[in-house]
Amino acid sequence: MSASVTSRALDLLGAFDPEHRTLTLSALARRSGMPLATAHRLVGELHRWGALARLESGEYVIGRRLWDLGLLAPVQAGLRQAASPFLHDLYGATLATVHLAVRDGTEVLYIDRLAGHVSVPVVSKIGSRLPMHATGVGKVLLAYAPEAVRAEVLGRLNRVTAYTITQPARLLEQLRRVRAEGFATTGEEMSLGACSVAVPVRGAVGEVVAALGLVVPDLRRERARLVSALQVSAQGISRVLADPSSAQWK
Amino acid sequence: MSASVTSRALDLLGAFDPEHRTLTLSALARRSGMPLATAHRLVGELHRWGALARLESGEYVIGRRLWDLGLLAPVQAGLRQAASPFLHDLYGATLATVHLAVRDGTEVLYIDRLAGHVSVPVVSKIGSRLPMHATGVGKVLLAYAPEAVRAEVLGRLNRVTAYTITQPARLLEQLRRVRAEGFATTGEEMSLGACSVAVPVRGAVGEVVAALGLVVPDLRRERARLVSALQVSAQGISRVLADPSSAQWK
DNA sequence: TACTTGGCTTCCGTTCAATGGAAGGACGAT
DNA sequence: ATCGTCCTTCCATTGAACGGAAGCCAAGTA
Repeated sequence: MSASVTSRALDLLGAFDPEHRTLTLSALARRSGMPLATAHRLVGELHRWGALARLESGEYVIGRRLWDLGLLAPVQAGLRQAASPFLHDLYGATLATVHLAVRDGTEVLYIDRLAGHVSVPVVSKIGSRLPMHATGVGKVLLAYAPEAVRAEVLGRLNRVTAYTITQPARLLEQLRRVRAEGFATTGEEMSLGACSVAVPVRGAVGEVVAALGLVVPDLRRERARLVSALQVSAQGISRVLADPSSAQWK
Repeated sequence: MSASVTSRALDLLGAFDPEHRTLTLSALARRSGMPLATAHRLVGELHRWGALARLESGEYVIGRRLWDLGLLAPVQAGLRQAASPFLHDLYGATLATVHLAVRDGTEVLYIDRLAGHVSVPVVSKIGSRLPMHATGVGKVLLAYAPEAVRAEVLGRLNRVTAYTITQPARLLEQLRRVRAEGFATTGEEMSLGACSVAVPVRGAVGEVVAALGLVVPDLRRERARLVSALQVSAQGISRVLADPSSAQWK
């Protein structure tokens, strides 16, 4: 068997991931399972085009041209743009790490993030995917997800920390409360020392399109204030989503 | 002549640009100059891999997988990360649109941007390139650019608005002042109704690695305050760049 | 100095996958 | 009913991708 030329080139690109942002030619060949000579030629083409760049060390990295292209992807472009000012407001009001996330299959995809100087240990990065059952935004998205998705997630509740919820019944109960109260919380379920609150963001017809969350070291004191700040922002975003022109006059 | 398969696939991707974020199959074929049948097959592969996505309308757009990849590009990743909190601070302190930009050849490349609710007409977007002589960040970067770059830019001072500086001598004089005073300003030179201030961001050994700028409707009143806010932030970023560990304890 | 190891680059004859013209289908407008 | 536009599939031809082999360079080792 021998895949098509194009898919081979793409496989080379696919060899890059957050843990491998720089790769040598031989590593690329190895990771994508093709002879060195072949990889050499393909990488050469990718490099010439600007999809890959080469460091002084000789290692390859994703090039600026792919960065440009990536920015054109409609990964909730409208949502990100509408939400951007509200994220800043939230940060200003809380000085906590702010997250905007959507559901991607059975995981949470972080599409924007805003962290301050003093940040809690947070795993998320823009573009990263985390499990739904261990994050605040994840619980919100799960609470409003189609039944099939919920079933699948409940089937595999992997333990992340000692506090991660791994019993389907307990999670279901929490999801019910999320729908009733309009917000979700976590307490060190994803990483120790980090708690979170999150609320749903609704689209033009009331459907949940995203989740907005805050990560703080401790939740006990300020929960009410944080939830209310979140809800104000989420409503603001919804309003802009429903009527983009209203974004101008605040 | 007939280019290599890989480069054809890349040409298809290259058909997307900020003005053409969605394209039909035939448009793709047309824009990249290849027979429809060929485009069809290649697009199919790109789509299967996730480089392209298809809207309900049948049009193609850059896919989420390329978005992921693009985020891995080391486009000043360190710089963006170091600067992020300071950009938020600046926004909080000024409520103006905040820009972080680097020089890309003879143009300004905006690598981060932060806009508020009430925004001035601003052309920039993350990933967009603008002329150096008509923007605040551009003037700063130009003032500290190698002589060869400056010469080339001065050779082509295209008019953008009625206020754009098109006389080399006047621009040179301004650049001298930028170096002397440590900041640059513009007044409706890129778009009417928008003025800007910008300062250099220095790296570990004092070299200028980026520019930090603000866009506001009017400069007269607040210039001093804005410049000082910018300089504080720029120094903060420099400190983090020189010693990344210091980012933690503010 | 000689030898080894690991990565990078170039060459080139074979072969197999990419090519693209043609034909057909779906949709909408006139 | 006819045209225009776009999408999809087919398949015989052919020229471009393939990858083994050989050579290069630099760093480490004896």
